[in-house]
Amino acid sequence: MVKQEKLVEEITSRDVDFSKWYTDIVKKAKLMDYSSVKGCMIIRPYGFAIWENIQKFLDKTFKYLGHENVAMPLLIPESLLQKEKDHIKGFAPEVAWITECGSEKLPERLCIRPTSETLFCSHYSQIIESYRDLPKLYNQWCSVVRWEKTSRPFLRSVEIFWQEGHTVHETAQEAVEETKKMLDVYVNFFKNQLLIPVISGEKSEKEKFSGAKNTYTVEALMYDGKALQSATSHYFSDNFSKAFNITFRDRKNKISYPFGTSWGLATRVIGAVIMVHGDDNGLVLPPDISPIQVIIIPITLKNDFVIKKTYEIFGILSLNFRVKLDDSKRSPGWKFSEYEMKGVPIRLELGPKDIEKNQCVLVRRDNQKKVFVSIENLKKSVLNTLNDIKKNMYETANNRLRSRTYEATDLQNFLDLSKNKQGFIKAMWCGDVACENKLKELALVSLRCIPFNQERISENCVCCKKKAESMVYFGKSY
RNA sequence: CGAGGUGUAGCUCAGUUUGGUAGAGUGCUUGGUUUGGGACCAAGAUGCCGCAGGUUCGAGUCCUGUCACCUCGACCA
Repeated sequence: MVKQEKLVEEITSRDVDFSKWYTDIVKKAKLMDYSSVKGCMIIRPYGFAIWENIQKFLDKTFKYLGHENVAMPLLIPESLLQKEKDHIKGFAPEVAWITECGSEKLPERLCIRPTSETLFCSHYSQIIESYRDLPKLYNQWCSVVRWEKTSRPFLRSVEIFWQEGHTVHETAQEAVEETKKMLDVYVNFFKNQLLIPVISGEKSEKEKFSGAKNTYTVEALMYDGKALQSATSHYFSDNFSKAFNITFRDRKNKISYPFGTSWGLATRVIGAVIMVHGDDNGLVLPPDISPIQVIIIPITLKNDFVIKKTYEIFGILSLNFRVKLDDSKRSPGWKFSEYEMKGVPIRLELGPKDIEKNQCVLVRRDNQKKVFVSIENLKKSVLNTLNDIKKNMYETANNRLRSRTYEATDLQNFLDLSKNKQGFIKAMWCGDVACENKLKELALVSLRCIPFNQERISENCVCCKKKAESMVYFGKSY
């Protein structure tokens, strides 16, 4: 792709200062604004519309797979939160507590949910009696609070908007299958809707969720070469069942503990979309989640025939796509820049000269290519172009992931790569947390995941040279 | 939570060294001319100089504290 001319002055180039570029984008595209509470953000209509499209797609998938939506309380009594020891230990430092009401001290302090395992489990212990009640497949769309010390728009905030699924099953095998199935839902969603290639696999013991037996993750690579943990799915075995005394009569009339899972995806993925697809002109949105798929810009508002024709086209396209017609009193050039900044996949320019020839100008956001298309075949042209855009966006992101994934076979090699290259480093690992810690200290990278797709790079651990257990991905993370 | 940086008009920032009437560009409003890559002219509105104390005849400017945001670490999704 040819180097694009920078059209909008206000956006910092992403190669000059990626962090500044990112904050410019989220503000200029009107995705969010800062609020009066530290670490909490206001998601503005355009940003929330993206989230709503994400929600629509995932919610449909969850329901198709048999999950039901519920609403759990915002508050958790301290006694409840403390039932699972590893769980509370992991979350304690960032839990927000409510200790009084008016001027009265509460008899027991309540925390604002940092995640809802304890609430779901406590409820499950009430409603599950028999194997006939299983599985229970619940999900909720809500927000949780974790008192993060530093925050960044969409990537890390005190209040997190997300979806959390919580399920319990009769057998361990079923629960393991659920955990992996839901991770697959995320993987496919990233690939097909967000157009982001990911590395999926298991978290190390050190990085896993507090209270889980296994944590599976979806790791994506951002434009600057940093990794973003983008969704997780946890297998709990019977840890939470035992802690919360969830029991059921099994098929042999014995009292048993069921097996649990949880899985979640947050508005953080909007940050991933920005950092994977965006460019120096602003956002570039995947067509499936873009609030506007086609923006129609009339070149003049003076010609009645052109206006009439433009509205006609708007009406026809609206039946199949999310279309907006901008007939505001701005110059066409201003509108071009505005919708580029907002990442709208397709722009249609309609001027007197085009209408005369029964055609219009179609411009793709992903590669800025302009073509003339006939108005008769417009619907088909738009559909084909959206599909091409999807293919191209995924390929671009995938090529970057491939070209920025490096292999290290010995420690020196590993340290050189971590120092000089931005991206994932694949290496063999013995499985010992000591090596994981040592690499973090020396190379400032963390173990992102143990991928399902294993390769044999060498026989020995990159760090201690003992026999290697698996190939893993390292990276600098957000 | 550690190190550094920044808070002045909606936004980007000058003014702080040397205390003395609150500034520019852009945006906003109104009217007109324009419209194929952020158009032009004219008129207008917009400020607890982050917040709280202190020094001073007088503080955007000096001192103390505090809060928020940004960057880099630590922690986490």
